[in-house]
Amino acid sequence: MSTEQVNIKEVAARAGVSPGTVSNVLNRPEKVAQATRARVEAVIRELGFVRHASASTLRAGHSRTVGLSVIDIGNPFFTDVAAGVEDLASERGYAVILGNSSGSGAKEERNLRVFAEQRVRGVLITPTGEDSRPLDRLRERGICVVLVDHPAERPDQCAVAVNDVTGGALAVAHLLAGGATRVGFVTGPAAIRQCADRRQGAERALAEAGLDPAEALREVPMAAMNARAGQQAAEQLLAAGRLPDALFCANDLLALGVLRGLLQAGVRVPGDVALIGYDDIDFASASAVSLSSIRQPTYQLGRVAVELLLDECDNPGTHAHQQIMFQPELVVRESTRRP
Amino acid sequence: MSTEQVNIKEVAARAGVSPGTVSNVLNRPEKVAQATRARVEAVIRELGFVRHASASTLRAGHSRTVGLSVIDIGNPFFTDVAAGVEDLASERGYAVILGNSSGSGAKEERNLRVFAEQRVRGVLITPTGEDSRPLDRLRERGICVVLVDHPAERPDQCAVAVNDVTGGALAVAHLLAGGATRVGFVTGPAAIRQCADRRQGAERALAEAGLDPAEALREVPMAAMNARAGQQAAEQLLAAGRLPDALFCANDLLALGVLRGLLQAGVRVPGDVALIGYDDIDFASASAVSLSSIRQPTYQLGRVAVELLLDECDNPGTHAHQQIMFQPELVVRESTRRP
DNA sequence: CCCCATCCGACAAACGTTTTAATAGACTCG
DNA sequence: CGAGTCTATTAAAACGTTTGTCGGATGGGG
Repeated sequence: MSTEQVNIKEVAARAGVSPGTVSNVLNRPEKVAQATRARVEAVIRELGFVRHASASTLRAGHSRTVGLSVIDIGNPFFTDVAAGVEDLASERGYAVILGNSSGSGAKEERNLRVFAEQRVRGVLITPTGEDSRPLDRLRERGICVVLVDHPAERPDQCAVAVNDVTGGALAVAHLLAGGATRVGFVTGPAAIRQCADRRQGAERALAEAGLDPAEALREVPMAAMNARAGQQAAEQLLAAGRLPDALFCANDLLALGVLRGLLQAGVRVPGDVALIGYDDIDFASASAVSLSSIRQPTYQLGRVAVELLLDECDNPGTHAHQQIMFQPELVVRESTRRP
Repeated sequence: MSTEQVNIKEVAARAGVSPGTVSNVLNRPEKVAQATRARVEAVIRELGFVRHASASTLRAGHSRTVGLSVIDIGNPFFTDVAAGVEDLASERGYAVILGNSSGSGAKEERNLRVFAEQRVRGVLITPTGEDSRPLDRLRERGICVVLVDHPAERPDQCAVAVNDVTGGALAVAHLLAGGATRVGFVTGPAAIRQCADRRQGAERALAEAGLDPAEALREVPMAAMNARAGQQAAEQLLAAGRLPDALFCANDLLALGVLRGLLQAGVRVPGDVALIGYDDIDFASASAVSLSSIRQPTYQLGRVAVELLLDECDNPGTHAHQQIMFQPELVVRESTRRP
């Protein structure tokens, strides 16, 4: 392993300037004379010099990386968010360190620890909601944090989110408009804010329709929020006897699983049960019975989050914390279309 | 921003030892006496010390990060691979820097540059195939590279892949067994090796069935490999007149798009056209007509790749380069089930 | 009681960059 | 022609770790 990495000193020697000047060429090119700059740049190319990010971070005190911790990278919703994050970060010259918490507070804490060690410039996180202290500690260390798909808990922080209460209400109001009176809510862990908010929206819609949420809404909580869990939920519902008129699933993966489970059991959708999901992932429109859903601006969510984060990092003086709340949108497809 | 980061020196002072000892507690705990270690660890917790990864990397000459560059993070295939990578890397104490090349050689090169700057321990990459020189340069710098979902090009490198020729042959042999004689191949850019190999497998299957690939196989190349491109492919096929008996799509996203396009136009699947995809993503079984596909051990692919990479990094002496080739598996569902 | 072996821990020198203050020229303008 | 003002560059001091070497203490055996 003859790893003879070229460093700034060699470049400087070869170009006949001081290391400081090379650094200036790299970081504030406008500070250095045209001719010198050209010469240094030529040497950089010739020697194949690549700046040592760690040395740079160590000295400058901040890195060109951001940490991203999501709840489930297997969920297309988060994948889209991640794509938005990656795109903008990369445009701005930042690298993204990815952490998948799988909804576990412990894994989330591990991710945050890694981010802290790496001295990331900032952190984007969809919190699991289990324990907010590790996140507070991070902020105490002076690391900017932007909450993603999660409203701010305090005014001194940035957050981008989509109104999940509205979304839940949209979904259930739509089911009620289709004639449903008893609605099942297939959801994930109650600690996950998205689930709680969507439920709240569902209850609001029921109340507005003059129904008692305690009676008209039946919750089916699952440990995970993927298609497998959805299929299990369908089995539970079937085993429990009479089905609700309609099912609202806290995300599309659950809904697709539920759909599969119901169809396999010979239940007609939407004939016997209307079904609506959440997130409007790409696959929602391609499923056996195309899935009604609630659409969110996912990719945008990721981009805007990075935008806010970098603004906060770069202009700590003038930065105004923002809580951006997008509005979700109902997408009607076959799974709720009553004949 | 009162960012008073605790460093190793403060910990040392507080614990009444030298900085070197604190470092030993962190990196080779067995070298330091039980009592001292306990004392230092207590102070670390008390002061909330977090090691500065950049300083560590700078001095030690290597980091605890790996770079991962994939072709399309929006594709569940790669998401699964990424999940496997992230899981094992995180178990081993490594952070993952994610780069999405979107199939573009230029973006791939940018990713590799970032990895080089970060002095990652190693790189996992599904190459776009456009230009292999940046990758070679990386290897010349002494950075380990493991190819993911791509066979090794030379014996002195590690690679994990799934046999795409076999997969292509499996798919087309299955279509032929169902009675097809003219097969359409909806695919992505020819530079992408997966596409080329799957095509080769398709031709082999045709030849083995006594058909002339030049006549029996019609290629529909698309610029992207997502559902949108698939739908466009369907439109092209419909506009071009008589449809093939069967369609083989180079991945499931294309297949789902094609399926949607065909169904919207009133074409029956599998009645009029049989359809098979590739990757067996979760959603393949949930689509309007459940999708036959070729299954690959995706999550495993990611884990094994990290395993090989870290072995190569940690034991440069004894490490034996391996080219691991998994075998794909045919999954038959409705979309190829002829009455 | 002394010597030797063993084990801990301290010391100090890097690692490659950024950045501040200082310097040397070049130019302007009276 | 000289004082003053820029501008372009340099020198040197950090940043927080790791690591090889070395000294000192401890304990056991002769």
